[in-house]
Amino acid sequence: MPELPEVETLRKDLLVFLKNKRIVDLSIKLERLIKSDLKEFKKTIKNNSFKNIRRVGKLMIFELEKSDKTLLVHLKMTGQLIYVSQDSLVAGGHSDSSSPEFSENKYSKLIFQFSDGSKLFFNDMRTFGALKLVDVRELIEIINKFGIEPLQKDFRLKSFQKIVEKRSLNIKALLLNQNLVSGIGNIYADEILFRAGVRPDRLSKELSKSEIKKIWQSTEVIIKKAIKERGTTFNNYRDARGKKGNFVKFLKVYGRGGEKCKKCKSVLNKIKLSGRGTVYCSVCQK
DNA sequence: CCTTGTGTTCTCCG
DNA sequence: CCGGAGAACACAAG
Repeated sequence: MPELPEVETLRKDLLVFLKNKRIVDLSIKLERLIKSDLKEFKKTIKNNSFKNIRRVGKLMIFELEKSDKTLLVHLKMTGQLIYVSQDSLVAGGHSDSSSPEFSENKYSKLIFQFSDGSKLFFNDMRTFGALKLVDVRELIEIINKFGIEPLQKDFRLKSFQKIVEKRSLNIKALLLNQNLVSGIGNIYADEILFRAGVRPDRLSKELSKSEIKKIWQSTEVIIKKAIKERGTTFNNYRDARGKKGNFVKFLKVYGRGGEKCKKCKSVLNKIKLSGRGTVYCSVCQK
């Protein structure tokens, strides 16, 4: 599941690969993923190029050279953006370990072809992904809905405290709400709360100032580390080269329900919280 | 049946 | 009764 660290890793790599390359062809295998008028979409993308790639939360923002509109790409659960250079395409084989694991396959729903012979594959197994062209007004409207973002200047303790203080939902649901805090998904929510020593089912408004501070600090530490490790590949996520993220080695609780806590050796609890699988340690988290 | 990100819809409460 | 908050549902496929 691509969350902030995965999308940020992709953004940085894709910017290097794609910047100012002319898109000579666009192949759309599943029209449902395009949330704009299809004719307009094709017309706008073809012969255009990406002049910059930005990101808000888990949303990628592709700025176009020859249009006032902007391309938004959301990977949702299983979306991938895999870049393959002409050299790799000519070589053809994906047999050696350095070649992309996932390039063109039955899940390739969109294929961008560039003038230098390289290709960008939008692969999506569960097809929740979304691509949309928006004008400046709509872009601002969408961006404004996102909450404060870890690693951005507005992610200050005071702002975070204000969001957490008076809300009557559990702290995990708060962390997952993109309108309050942006970029955190199920993996990092569990990891952040483990590091902070706070149970995910604690009511937001009942947390002490020091607990709020610990969650705030842990958010920065975990997200930073995850970006440094190029994200988490639990099952589906791949980077722009088709490679896995390394943060899975550092997961303390996510996906470890029933296993022993790495800190205290007691068995980790697994519960359902706001409809999401949630793992925590009842000894280390209070 | 399970998995999850998000938009929509429903329900509750002051 | 209105509005907002929060929870529940829908979506999809392996």
